[in-house]
Amino acid sequence: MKKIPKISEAEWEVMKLLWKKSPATANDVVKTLSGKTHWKRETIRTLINRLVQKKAVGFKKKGRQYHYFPLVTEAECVRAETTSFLKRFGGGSIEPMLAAFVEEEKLSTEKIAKLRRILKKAADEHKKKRNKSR
Amino acid sequence: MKKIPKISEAEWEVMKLLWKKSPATANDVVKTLSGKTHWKRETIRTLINRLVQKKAVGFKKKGRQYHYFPLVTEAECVRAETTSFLKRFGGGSIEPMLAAFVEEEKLSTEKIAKLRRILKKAADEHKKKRNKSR
DNA sequence: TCCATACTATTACATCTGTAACATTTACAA
DNA sequence: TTGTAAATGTTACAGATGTAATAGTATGGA
Repeated sequence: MKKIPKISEAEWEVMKLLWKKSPATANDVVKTLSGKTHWKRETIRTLINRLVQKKAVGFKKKGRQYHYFPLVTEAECVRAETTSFLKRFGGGSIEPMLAAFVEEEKLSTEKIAKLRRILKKAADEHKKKRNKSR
Repeated sequence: MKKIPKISEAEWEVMKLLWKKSPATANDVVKTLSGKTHWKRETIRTLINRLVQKKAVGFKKKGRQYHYFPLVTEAECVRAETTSFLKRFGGGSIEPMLAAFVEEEKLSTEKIAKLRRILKKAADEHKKKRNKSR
């Protein structure tokens, strides 16, 4: 499993952008984030630079500008964060977590369907294992 | 919704202990954590003290010793962390997350059943809403 | 009573984070 | 060509975190 650098709260905002659209110049990022946050352009540039140092973000020099792009995928990060979440709270956490998700109504009908499918598959596998060991 | 103080990675270890068994004296905590980590007793005491400052942990003086206990429940913390997780990755995150959970095999058969129930309920609610708006 | 022990309290210090100011270089317009 | 704006680079600084050392205090045994 690839090692994901530790990304801080503020830095996630930058990553989110780059996942959505990359490569992006520093200015692209500044422009977009200036809308959503109160960060000064220099602040945002610091975040980008730190991400580069951490090797979470790469860049290509294009003339005088830098074009940034993510070096880690969103899925990898979700995975890493999930693992750390699990370590913190143990398996017992997922239930209240899912409940929170549901309550926040972030779940579309299709997403719910997909999740149910994942769980159904897991349940089937459990059953299979039980049968085998019998 | 109650405001959960920001608890750091290392501090979670202390919280986990206290959730499992509290009240506990500083020494209880030190003893247990010394097994799992390489932290010196003073390090662990610092963590406890910080948690007290943050009001994540309370204590009662019992003679010369302090008995510590959590002031926030595990469920509250899971909830708060989930929300922050959601903010970071958006609703799209839950699918790979659940997949990770399943893969790590942290899910018992009963847990899966419970999760499926939660989702089924959510799905039914969606359906109801759709019908109403028709 | 007085010291060793066990606890608690104070202080330290390097990194990481959030938040930015100040400085330098480059490129284009006048 | 030279000043100015835009881009990049360097430095700053306070608060949080990881990790602990040292100092003070209370308490029970010699």
